[in-house]
Amino acid sequence: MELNHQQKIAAEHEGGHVLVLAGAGTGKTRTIIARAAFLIHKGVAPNRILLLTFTRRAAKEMMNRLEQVIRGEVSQLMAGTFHHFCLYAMRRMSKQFDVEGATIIDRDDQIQLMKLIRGGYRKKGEQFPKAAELTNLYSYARNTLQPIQEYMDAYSEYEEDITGRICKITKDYDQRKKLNNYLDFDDILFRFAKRLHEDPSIRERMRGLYDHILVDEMQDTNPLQWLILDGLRDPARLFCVGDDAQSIYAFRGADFRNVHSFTKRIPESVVLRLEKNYRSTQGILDLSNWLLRASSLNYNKNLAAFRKTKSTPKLLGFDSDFDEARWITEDIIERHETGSPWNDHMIITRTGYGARAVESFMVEKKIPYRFIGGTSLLQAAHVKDLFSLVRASSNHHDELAWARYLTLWPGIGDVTASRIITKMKKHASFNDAFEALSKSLPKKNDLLKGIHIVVENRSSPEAAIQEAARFLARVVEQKYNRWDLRKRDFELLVRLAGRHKSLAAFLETYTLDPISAASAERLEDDDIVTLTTAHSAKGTEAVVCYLIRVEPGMYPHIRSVGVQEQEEEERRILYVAITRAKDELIMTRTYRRGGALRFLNSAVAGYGSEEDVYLLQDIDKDLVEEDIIGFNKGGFDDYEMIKPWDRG
DNA sequence: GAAGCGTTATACTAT
DNA sequence: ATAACGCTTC
Repeated sequence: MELNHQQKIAAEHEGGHVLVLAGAGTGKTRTIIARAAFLIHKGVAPNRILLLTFTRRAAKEMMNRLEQVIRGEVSQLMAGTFHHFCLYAMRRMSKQFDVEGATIIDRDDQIQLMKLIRGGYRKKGEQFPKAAELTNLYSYARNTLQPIQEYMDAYSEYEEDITGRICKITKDYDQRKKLNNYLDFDDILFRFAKRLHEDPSIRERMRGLYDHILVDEMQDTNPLQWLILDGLRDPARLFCVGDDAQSIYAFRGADFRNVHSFTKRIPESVVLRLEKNYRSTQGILDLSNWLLRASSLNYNKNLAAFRKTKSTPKLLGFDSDFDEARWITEDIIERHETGSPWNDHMIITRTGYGARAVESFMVEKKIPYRFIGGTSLLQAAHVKDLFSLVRASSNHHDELAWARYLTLWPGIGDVTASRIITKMKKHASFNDAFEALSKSLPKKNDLLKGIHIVVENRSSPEAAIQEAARFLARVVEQKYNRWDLRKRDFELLVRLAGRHKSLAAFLETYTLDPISAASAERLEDDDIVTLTTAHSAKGTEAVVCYLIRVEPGMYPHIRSVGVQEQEEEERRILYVAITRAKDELIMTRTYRRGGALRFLNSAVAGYGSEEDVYLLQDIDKDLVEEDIIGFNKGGFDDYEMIKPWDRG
């Protein structure tokens, strides 16, 4: 594997803990892979190496590349996200970690559970934080290791009375999770970290598992994750790679002290740098450098291109997102017809919502694509219906699953469902609970048949999903319009289930690693266009990148406006997006205010100032080629003139 | 009292 | 598209 001097020094470092500061496109992934290969060649057994990545997609990709480099078996090397690793480790010692039979719940389930509890604390007609907001607050506090009370006192603007109730709600929430044997995403990290630090025998055992821990995207790790790394190191050596200019997960508690204070926390560590950019042309990097220089923070970054070609980024204006989407899809088709593979193109969006127009044009023009980020297949209502049946069939303590499944049936609402669940909870065995259920039902009901069908087929995930889907289709098809479209998702799930050994494994895999409908359909198809959020684009690259909706209200996103640290994070998000491009960077924007921008001037709570803030407002004119395409030409200067459009 | 329907509000990023 | 909420019906 070919490495430059700096990469080689990092990959072959022989001392203790290392932090590698690597700018965008400087071969971060390459260096981590080279590090793993170096260690293995040196005689370190693959199962003594732990590789922690930000997504499982990244882990999979790195493992594939590593396999090619060392031309040998690397499956013994543990690679995955912090969540996967912690869950895997806890399952291996499930008694000690008390995770036997636990159900992993995703964010939607968390919110659902929170909603049940919230009802008991909200006074009628009162403005009270929504379940999603409560979940966010609690999750943030846990990931940053703050007691919820302290966090609320320090940062929230809620009144004392509300704060107090929020704290009580989180206690109830914890208790409710325990009753249901649920583990939410935060529990996975939290429980592991807690036991790791509290129980010396567990700590010794865990520390004995690995000699080397490689960590990707270090700038986006949070205090809780640091606690985990800190508990696992010595004798294991940390090899952490990151870039503070690409820190874009502060909302999830990411703490760049994990990068900035690395040597302070581990005095015997060294910091190495990767500085040569191999990905992009100098024109793209000039824009990136400008963006960071325009900040009040000192990022101390100046990316220099290894490549000699220079291409100037474009900034194209459109009348509406509709025109923007049409132009982009036509441009991609034209490039494809003249020999570029679909693969070469990536479309990057700030929000899932902002990509709607593009997505519909992709479908209409039949461009093969996958959407990474955004709403996943599992969040679709009908898929949740199906999963609730499957979950309910395997665990009578799964309150959320039972509540959803029971209320699918006519005559059963929240209250009745809740009553039935309480009755079932009293029984230890599934059969007794099932007996109690049959007695609780007002009359003979097909409801029980659904449970039977899954139980009978549970040894084969494929058959179980197939039969469950067939059964459920009759129950819910009236509930949804365009059922034929939704039904296709069921067929997809049957195929996916066939790849797993057990129903539980199937469910868990897609809970921890949500899969979007568009990407799932294209599992075997490699030459496709990638449509992705800026967040999910991190760590990837493409020959031609289209950044859509690069306009006020999106960069920075409207909800960040007015909070300096958040606006600064938006700069980094744009930085990440821009630096994905290899040869060509095409930024597009719209001038019509629609979608999220409709709220720009409204006084909706939680939204920032009315002033327009725009990261490219004062851009050097020679950094980009600007053009206006579309029926009503406008530019930065006559932006004010466009405003009356809003009202139209 | 509970179920279910119709209307209105909301829409960022994610393991 | 879906969640949240209030209102009507059983």
